[in-house]
Amino acid sequence: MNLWLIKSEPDVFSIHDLAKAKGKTTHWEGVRNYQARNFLRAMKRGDRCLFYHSNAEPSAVAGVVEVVREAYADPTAWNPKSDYHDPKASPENPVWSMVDVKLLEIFPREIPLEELRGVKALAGMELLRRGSRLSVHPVTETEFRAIRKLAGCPA
DNA sequence: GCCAACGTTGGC
DNA sequence: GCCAACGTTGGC
Repeated sequence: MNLWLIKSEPDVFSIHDLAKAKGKTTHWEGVRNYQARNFLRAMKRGDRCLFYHSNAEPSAVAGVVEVVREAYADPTAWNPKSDYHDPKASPENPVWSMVDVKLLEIFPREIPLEELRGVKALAGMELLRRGSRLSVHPVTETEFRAIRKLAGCPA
């Protein structure tokens, strides 16, 4: 099983929106960066992702989701009415991919970015790298465990 | 293939 | 809202 971190702006879609969604499941649509897309395509059923709230007050890791459907075409890419529309994309050439994810746990306590920066075990984490913007990226088991522990989740 | 201009992300 | 960092586009 691989571990990941995925970002969402809570004003757009938060972990609490996911909790209210049908089957607590959603399409992880709208990724429009090739490196992030390639990570989406590498995800396998059963992989787990930290759910990160970006552009938030405060920005924080909020919980964990599970991949329940592996990458397939993201139809918002060729929908001209979508915020995520990309003129390069079409049903014949989808360009962009999405996965489906299901809520596993909302942390008893969100872990703000500022706090993550102070944790030694997380010093090499992609999220904390200066200038990092990747909205989908792998995390190590050490990082994943350290964050869940900080959040007060049972091992 | 270089690189300037432009657009986006996301912390603050 | 500002702006640093980064990614993409397009002229040449």
